[in-house]
Amino acid sequence: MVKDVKEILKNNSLSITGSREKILSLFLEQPGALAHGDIEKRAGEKFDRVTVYRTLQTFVEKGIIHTIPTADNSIRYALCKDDCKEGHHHDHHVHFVCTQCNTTYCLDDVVTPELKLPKGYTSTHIEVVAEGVCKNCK
Amino acid sequence: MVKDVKEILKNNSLSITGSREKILSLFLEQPGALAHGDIEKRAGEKFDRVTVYRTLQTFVEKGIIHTIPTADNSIRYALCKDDCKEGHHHDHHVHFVCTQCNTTYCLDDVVTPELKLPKGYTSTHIEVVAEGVCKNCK
DNA sequence: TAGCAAAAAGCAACATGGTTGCAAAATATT
DNA sequence: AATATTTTGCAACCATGTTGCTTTTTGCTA
Repeated sequence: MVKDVKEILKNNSLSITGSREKILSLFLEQPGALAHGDIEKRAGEKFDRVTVYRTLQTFVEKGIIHTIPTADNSIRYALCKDDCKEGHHHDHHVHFVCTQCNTTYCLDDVVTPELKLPKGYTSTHIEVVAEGVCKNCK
Repeated sequence: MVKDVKEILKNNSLSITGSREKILSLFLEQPGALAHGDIEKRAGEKFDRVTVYRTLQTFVEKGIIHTIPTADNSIRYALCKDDCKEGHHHDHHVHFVCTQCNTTYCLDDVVTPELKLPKGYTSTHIEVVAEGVCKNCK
């Protein structure tokens, strides 16, 4: 059921290392988004902080994961869908933060709406974050 | 032209102090949003970091300013419109970050759009941040 | 307007999140 | 199997933000 971690790494021409396998599988194992802190905790104290930072950075660059801005000022990361290529993301979906369980979801099916901006403003990217109660907590 | 700073503080039952006057006038003097760092710089090295943090916190609590989440993980603050009351904000407008000059604007006239969320999800608040080029930089 | 209680400012110390440089270890390549 | 290249881990560092406590300032009242 779990997509082969090694395969994903190879496809992105990344060398296969323990930390990359472990961190990537953390993302595959669960539905929501992960913050840096979550990863350090769930990985079981195994990796250096720096390694986690660098691994996440690498994954973002390769388009394996994408970042989600949240109001509480902590960057979260989530898996990208298959149509994300290196350096060019297509995460035009809405993100949802549950105020109960504090989980962040990618609502892949909810597309970011069009906006009528004032004269003179041109937008290249629109980020939408909805806050509320998720289906598991209601 | 500049609204009386002392008046605003009084209306919110805040004591009138040097730092509050100074910081509040910084917001009134310019159109965009300010991050904590901006304030420390523009105030001319006069205030302690802690004072700035606490002043901003107080202003947020009183509904004088509101926070804007941004992708680069730094909280920005902007003036609230008049209909914001203590503990109850009405900042249901879109925010805009210019990638050229890095200014954050409140687009007060652009209302956050409605969203159709998946079954089971209930949202209490929707945050929209548009990224692009502003009218001064195009 | 002097005096006093309450609030705010300033300072030190700490916590967290994140980065950089470098040496040691692991990976990929022939 | 041996070497060149990556990646890791460590130490040190920086930025951002918080907490506790003392000193100063403010607002109020006599």
